Amino acid sequence: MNTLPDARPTSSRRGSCSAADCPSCEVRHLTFCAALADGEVDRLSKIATRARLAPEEMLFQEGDPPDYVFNVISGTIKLYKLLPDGRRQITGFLHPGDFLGLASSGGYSYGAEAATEAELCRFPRPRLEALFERYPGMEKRLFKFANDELAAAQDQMLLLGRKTAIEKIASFFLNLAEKAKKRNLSGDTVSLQMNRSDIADYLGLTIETVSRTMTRLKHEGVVDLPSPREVRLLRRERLEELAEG
Amino acid sequence: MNTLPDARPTSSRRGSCSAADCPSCEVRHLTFCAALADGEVDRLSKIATRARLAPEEMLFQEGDPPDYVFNVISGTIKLYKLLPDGRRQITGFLHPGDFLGLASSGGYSYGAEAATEAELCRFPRPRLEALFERYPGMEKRLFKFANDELAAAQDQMLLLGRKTAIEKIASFFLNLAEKAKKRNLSGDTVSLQMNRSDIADYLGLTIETVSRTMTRLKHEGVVDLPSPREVRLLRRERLEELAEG
DNA sequence: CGCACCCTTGATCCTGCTCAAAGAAAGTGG
DNA sequence: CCACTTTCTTTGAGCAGGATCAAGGGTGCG
Repeated sequence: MNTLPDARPTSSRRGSCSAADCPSCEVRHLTFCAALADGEVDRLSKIATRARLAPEEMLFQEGDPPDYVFNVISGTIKLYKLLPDGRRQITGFLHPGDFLGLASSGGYSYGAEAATEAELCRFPRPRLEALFERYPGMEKRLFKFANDELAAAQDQMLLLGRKTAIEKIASFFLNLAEKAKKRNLSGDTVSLQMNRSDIADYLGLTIETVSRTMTRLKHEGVVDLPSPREVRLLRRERLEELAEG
Repeated sequence: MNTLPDARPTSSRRGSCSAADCPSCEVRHLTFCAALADGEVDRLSKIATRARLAPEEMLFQEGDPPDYVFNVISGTIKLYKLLPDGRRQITGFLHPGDFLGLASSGGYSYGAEAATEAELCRFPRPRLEALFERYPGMEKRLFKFANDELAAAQDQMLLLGRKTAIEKIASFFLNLAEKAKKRNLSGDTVSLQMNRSDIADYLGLTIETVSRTMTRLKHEGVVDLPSPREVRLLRRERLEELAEG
């Protein structure tokens, strides 16, 4: 966790969120992803430190004092909640440009772990909140992000409460493809940044059902599974039918 | 939908959110529930209109243009999402003081209906957003509300994805009791503001399973069900055990 | 090469769903 | 005020989707 250098934003403000292209410059990344103004970026650069995580490494646990807000630079982060007996529900996967640690009064309301190798920017919450006072536009953007999260959470509730296994898997694939497209990646071949156990805990299934259902979609020619971590969408319209019953 | 009179906030700012006590004064209600400052309340009162809904009456559908933000004054509102074949997931119940219609870019991301008779304040979104420019503190409070919603949504995902029927019902009862307590109602006898079908669609169950599971809790002496719409918590600690596996 | 981990596949079980019907409440109109 | 209808809730019987238990196959790494 080193203090960041003061980085100047580059001219372009509309690039993709592919921070992998810019591993040494989280602030430029923020400039891209949160569309911050120059003054805001300068301020942010002064309070940010960096965190690097290996796969499965924990960022924080549910209930930890919510001292930091994070922004994902590269990799995939999983958020989850646990029951006392170990059952787990993954509530979301975060990708470059996403924030975490916003919603927390008293303690983080979920645990966070790296699904893959990951890098993050870390902002001490009190100092970030002080910045909000000066730059209300910043908070506004975080508000928008939180609202998008809420809409996604509502979609996920519909999925968890009312969809069958095949509808869950189909929805999941389509979601991944859409997110990949937003990050300027192919929307037809998506790489799974998580293992079967993570997928199961995200969709409210077991790993066996996930595996069986994926195999079934493959046999029906809807997708191809060239490797366990890759999905090719062969018949998107069919997948869309399946996703919504 | 009549324009509201300009109401002055009363002295106390920490009363309960029991707007039923103040049916003719939504703005005072807002003063209580959102802890707005005087200037803000005056502004709000000028742009607010009122909506009254009968049980099962619809406020808006998913996808409708998100022209208004609402604040619940009295009654219970249910938010839901539908699948094409009619399966429904209720994503939340809103009570006096709660906001709805915040998270919406392009269209409301859920439908909203009255579960009981209900009254709401209605704010035209563009005018509300103009007020946010002048009174950033207002937006901040809505931000906090949205964040609480998000935390609740994550709890609900854990419930929907990983809890058994009896755990779901136990969690539901405890949640209702907690919310009732916050509104200065008894935390031991909770009145169900919704029918079995709503409960089932909220918990990702069928009405039959809801009914059977409630009966089972009654036979085990954990709760009493004096009427279909009332639950008395007899053994709270047992309920808490059941709620978390 | 051998071990560990992840994924797949098979057999069986069980929780919660479906289908069916009756009982309880709550409107509705005479 | 009461008979009738409608809607909501409860209860029962049987079924099935997905879980559990168990074993085997791949793949990567030391």
